[in-house]
Amino acid sequence: MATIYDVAKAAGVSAKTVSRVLNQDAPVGRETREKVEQAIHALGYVPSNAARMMRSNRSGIVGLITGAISQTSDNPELTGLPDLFIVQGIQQVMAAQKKTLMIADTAGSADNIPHLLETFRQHRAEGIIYVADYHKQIELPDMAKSLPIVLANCFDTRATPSVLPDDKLGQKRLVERLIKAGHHRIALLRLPETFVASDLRFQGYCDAMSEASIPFDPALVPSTLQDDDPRQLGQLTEALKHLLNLDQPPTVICCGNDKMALRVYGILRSMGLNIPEDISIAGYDNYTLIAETLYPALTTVELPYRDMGRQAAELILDMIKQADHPNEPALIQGDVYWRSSVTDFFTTNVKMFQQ
Amino acid sequence: MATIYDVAKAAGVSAKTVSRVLNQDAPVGRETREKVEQAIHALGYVPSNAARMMRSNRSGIVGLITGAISQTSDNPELTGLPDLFIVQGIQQVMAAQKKTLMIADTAGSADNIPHLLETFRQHRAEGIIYVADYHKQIELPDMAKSLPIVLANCFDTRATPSVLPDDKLGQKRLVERLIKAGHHRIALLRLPETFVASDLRFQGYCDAMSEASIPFDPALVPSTLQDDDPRQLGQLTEALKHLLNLDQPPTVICCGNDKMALRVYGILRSMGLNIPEDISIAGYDNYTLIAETLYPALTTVELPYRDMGRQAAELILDMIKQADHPNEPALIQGDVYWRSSVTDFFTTNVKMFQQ
DNA sequence: TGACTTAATGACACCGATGTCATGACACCG
DNA sequence: CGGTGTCATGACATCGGTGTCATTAAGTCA
Repeated sequence: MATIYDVAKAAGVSAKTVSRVLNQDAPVGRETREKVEQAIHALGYVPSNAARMMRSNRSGIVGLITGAISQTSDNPELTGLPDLFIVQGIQQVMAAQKKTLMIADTAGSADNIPHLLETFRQHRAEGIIYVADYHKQIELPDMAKSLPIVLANCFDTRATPSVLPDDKLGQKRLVERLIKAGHHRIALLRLPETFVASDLRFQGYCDAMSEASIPFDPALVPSTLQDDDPRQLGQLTEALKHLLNLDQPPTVICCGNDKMALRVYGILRSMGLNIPEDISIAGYDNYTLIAETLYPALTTVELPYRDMGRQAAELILDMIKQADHPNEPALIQGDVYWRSSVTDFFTTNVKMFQQ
Repeated sequence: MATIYDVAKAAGVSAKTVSRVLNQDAPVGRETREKVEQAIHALGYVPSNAARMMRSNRSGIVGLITGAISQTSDNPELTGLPDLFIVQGIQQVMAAQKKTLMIADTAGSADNIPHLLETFRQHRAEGIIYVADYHKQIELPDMAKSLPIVLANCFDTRATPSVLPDDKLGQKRLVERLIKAGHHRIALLRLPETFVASDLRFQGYCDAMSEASIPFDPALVPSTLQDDDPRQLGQLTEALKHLLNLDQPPTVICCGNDKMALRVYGILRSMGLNIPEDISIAGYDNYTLIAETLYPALTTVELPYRDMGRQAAELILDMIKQADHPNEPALIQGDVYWRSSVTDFFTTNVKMFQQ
């Protein structure tokens, strides 16, 4: 592989001049520049990042630790992968800033993290982003503190800068929108309590209801489901039966996520109910593969993963530039996607008047 | 950041001795080794990959180009992302071989590929894997030929080594299994013809039918669908009506992929049909999020993405070691996943006798 | 017109590892 | 006992760039 000296020789100049052409950090004569560029092209010369980095001490590398790529092997139920949109958002920002993103994967076990950090340090990564597969609390090894680090989709007890989805606000907005569409009896099928999002969403639900002066009815919020296992449809079926048998059954059911909504579709239909004529369904995540493909399409709240990725990337770049860092997690808002799985009584009424 | 010289000074030895401790490439006295290890630990020393690489000329880096991470932005319909399992398979092998995987993303545009290749060459990547988001033909820029390269989930006209899913065999096995379960009237809803897999699967279908001496009935294979757009349910609905109105309607419908099956579920149910009592459904991809979550769970054929990733990784490592490379694409088989969306007449009969 | 700036270029040291070679201390063998 | 081999270690050059400084020529300003 050609070196800068080969180029220098071919162009009849010094290596330093070639360097100047490459980096444009000092004026170079027009003719000289052209000779050098020609030589570079002719030799197929590509500068060695290693050599460059050694002298200048800037790697331009940002490390990314994720379980996204391999998460699924031990956790087949959580085969979501949408958290990869976070990676996508990060990638976008890094590409724009000409940074190189080095992605390492935990291969499903947090025990690998120290090793991954070691690798990043060997490559002299300037900062690290840790991406979790869903909103959760984590604890990184001490070793991690020696480098600027940003958490995406997770947080710890040490106030490491983090970027999180605003689950509370998202659920609140959805419920507000449902109320605006004329729904009052709104059921909530919560995620298992082990999920941080479960409680936040419940708070958002309560806030929206109370602000609309609708008294909270515990019968509409069955105890959280224990398991995310697809084969255990029993619990879900029980919960749905309970809701449908109420004196005043709900007109809409908010599901903990789109996947749960997908199952609810199947169960309700096997009970002979039509969506949304007999009952409306809403999800959470805006996992488009499900939400847009379902029939009818699913009303849901976006998990703003791409935005979270972008924010996390910008945050780490800031931290690399100035050792400054925020104390509060950044909460990212997600939009409500209104689709045909929810009846809008208001719109229906308007239509009736128009007819 | 501490250097090898700092360690050497702290341990009272020469830098070279520290190097020997690190690389275990020459005998070091027990006491000396311990002193050095202590110093390394005390200083938090991590060797610089850049310096190491410069001297030894081995980067240990394998580049991975994918559109997986950002594919979706211009192509919202193809929000599949399951091709990331390919990346996962690659990652597994690389981690086991202590190689560093550098992932770069096309950000949805093939125009970025030359730039990505440039970056990889700067980092002196030893080889490159290109991963496509679905089975397709591609054309890489000339520049790519200077490095060992393997294509995963795609192929080109230059016989670049590649790893592909065996779509023909997969569909054939599924149909064979359906026939074994007592189905004779087997419909096939093909993918659009622009997909390479469409034709291969059709061939597999035909092979299985002809080997079972079931004459081919074109009425069971409606013309391929034009568009994958979720909003255009019309075509799909038409095709289904056509099939159901046949004198001898199919007992099972093979869908082009699991996503199509998801829509078919919705449409058939809105027509008042039960799955699998009234009609059986099969998919393709084994996209578990859909296949296992659907109610009833979907019979489908696996796209062996993880295996393909592993194979691609091993292939590129071989090619790095010996400049040798295969001429034929490696075809990877995927298993049939038999779930409750398809009636097994044979099993049913057995049950009837048992009763 | 002399002092000073700016453009254009090169010589050389240096970044932090490792490869090569040299050296000294023993152990072993004939 | 001298020659040979192995162990343990260090000196030094080197990988391929870039930072620093020096140098020359030309242009600018007071």
